[in-house]
Amino acid sequence: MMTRVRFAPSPTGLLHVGNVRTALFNWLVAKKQRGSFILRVEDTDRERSESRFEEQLIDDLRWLGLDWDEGIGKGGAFGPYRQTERFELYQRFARQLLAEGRAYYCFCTPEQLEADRRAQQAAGGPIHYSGRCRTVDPDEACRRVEGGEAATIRLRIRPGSVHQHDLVFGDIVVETSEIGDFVLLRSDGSAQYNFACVIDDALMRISHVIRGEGHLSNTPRQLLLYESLGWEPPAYAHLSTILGPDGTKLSKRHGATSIAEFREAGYLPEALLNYLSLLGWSPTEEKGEILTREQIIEDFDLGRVQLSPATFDFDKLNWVNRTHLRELSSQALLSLALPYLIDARVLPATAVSSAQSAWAERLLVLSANYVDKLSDLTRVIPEILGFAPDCDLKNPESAAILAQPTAVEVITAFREALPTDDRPLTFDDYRDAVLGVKERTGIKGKLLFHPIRVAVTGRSSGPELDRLIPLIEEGSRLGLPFPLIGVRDRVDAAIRAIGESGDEEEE
RNA sequence: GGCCCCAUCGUCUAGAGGACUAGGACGCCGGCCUCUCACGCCGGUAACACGGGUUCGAAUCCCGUUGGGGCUACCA
Repeated sequence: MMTRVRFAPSPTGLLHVGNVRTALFNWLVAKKQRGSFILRVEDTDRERSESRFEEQLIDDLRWLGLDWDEGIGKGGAFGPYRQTERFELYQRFARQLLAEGRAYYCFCTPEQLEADRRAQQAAGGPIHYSGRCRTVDPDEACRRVEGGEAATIRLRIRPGSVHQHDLVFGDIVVETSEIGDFVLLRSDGSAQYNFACVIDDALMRISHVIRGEGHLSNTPRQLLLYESLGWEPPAYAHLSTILGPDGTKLSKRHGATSIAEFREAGYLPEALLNYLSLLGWSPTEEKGEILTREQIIEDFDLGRVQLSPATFDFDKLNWVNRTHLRELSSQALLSLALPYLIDARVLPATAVSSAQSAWAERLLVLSANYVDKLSDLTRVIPEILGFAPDCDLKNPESAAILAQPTAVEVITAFREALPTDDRPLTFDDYRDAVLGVKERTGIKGKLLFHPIRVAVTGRSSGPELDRLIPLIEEGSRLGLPFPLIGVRDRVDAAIRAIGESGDEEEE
């Protein structure tokens, strides 16, 4: 049998990492079995569903690379794929069940139902529909409905038990006495979730229903529906919930949880997917945990999915992202980082010259080791390139280095050793200057390099100087929006600043 | 309340009765590399929720307790 799986989100909010993990596992099964992945939108809750969420959802899925073979935005032989467009279908099958006596009209008012629940609660047994309208004569019920009386349609639950087999949770048996005659069609004619879901899954020939654990208890209801309809149910696999760091269900208050936020923060889609694949599933050990989509597909197995809920860990996600980031070529990195570079005013918003982009590519190679995600660039790059002698030199680490007895001597000698003409310093210029200082002063190692670093960058730490200095030099002549001053000016400013603060101390 | 599901280092997990002195990864700590930070490499820390069984033998099977989660809607 052809493997057909589906992802069926409700467009009632932004796509969430928990939903994406469900989508991912469906997608993995489809890819692995060379089956079809179907995108269906469950928008029967008209109050909360919005078309902008549907658009965003499609956008997010595309960005993630979770491509679907059939469904919204794609078409297919089993459409429509939006539940609000499938109303007649639900009506038809509800009428069929009604005609067969497997379902019945219910005229109970919300007040009555509420009173029933309260009474059952007090009695201490299961709380569900009392079955009051079960025995209403069908002909009379039809007359009342035709007369305009509001009615829902409920499924008549048979006695006995329901056996469900779950691909991850195993076998579960539930007594139908625990299940009330639930609503199929609401009084406004719209389909209730379980009903729409079953009709759609069956009609769309879904072979495996892979969804969140929250639906585990809905499954017996759906199985009963398949039984009433005389249809063969699909295979089921339920996925445990993703929790926030405090052990409660992951939600907005745990920080970024929507895909849109992760995208904006500069996480790589392949990294996010890789991390999500590790929640509740584990690859065969030898390959490690950093995997490409293809490797995950190859290795994936629903049978090895964890039953207990997993906690979302931003630290590990960051590690996965960092690792994927490092595997990118510098060109790929540049094209992905461009918006962030523009945002940090490192590059102009328009008309980036080829010299500027070649320079930016080298800058990114130096910066990449300092970021977890691309948006970190907007903080890290100004730290690397920025130079404000007045305040930078006063920070404790820099000040400590400048306080070394030989610091001023090294800096002055370094300045004098720099070529006197105006051309940009190259790596060789820098190396020769350092060698010159070393020879003249006899100072080496930390005592030599630290003061130079502080004089050039204002900071006690950062990327290797022999790569940073040529980069600063070239950058300073590129007409960038970022105020990048050349190395000679930096050292001059540093010497001035040291002199002034020295004067102050003498006063 | 009733029913269902879950339970291994702080976190993600390996583990399907003896190969477990419980393995890996993130984090954390330490070392190496190095002008510095970061990267990288090497090492270390740390767990079978609890109580009963079953068995020659239990992380693994059974029961209970505790703790989490879900369903019990004219939400999905």
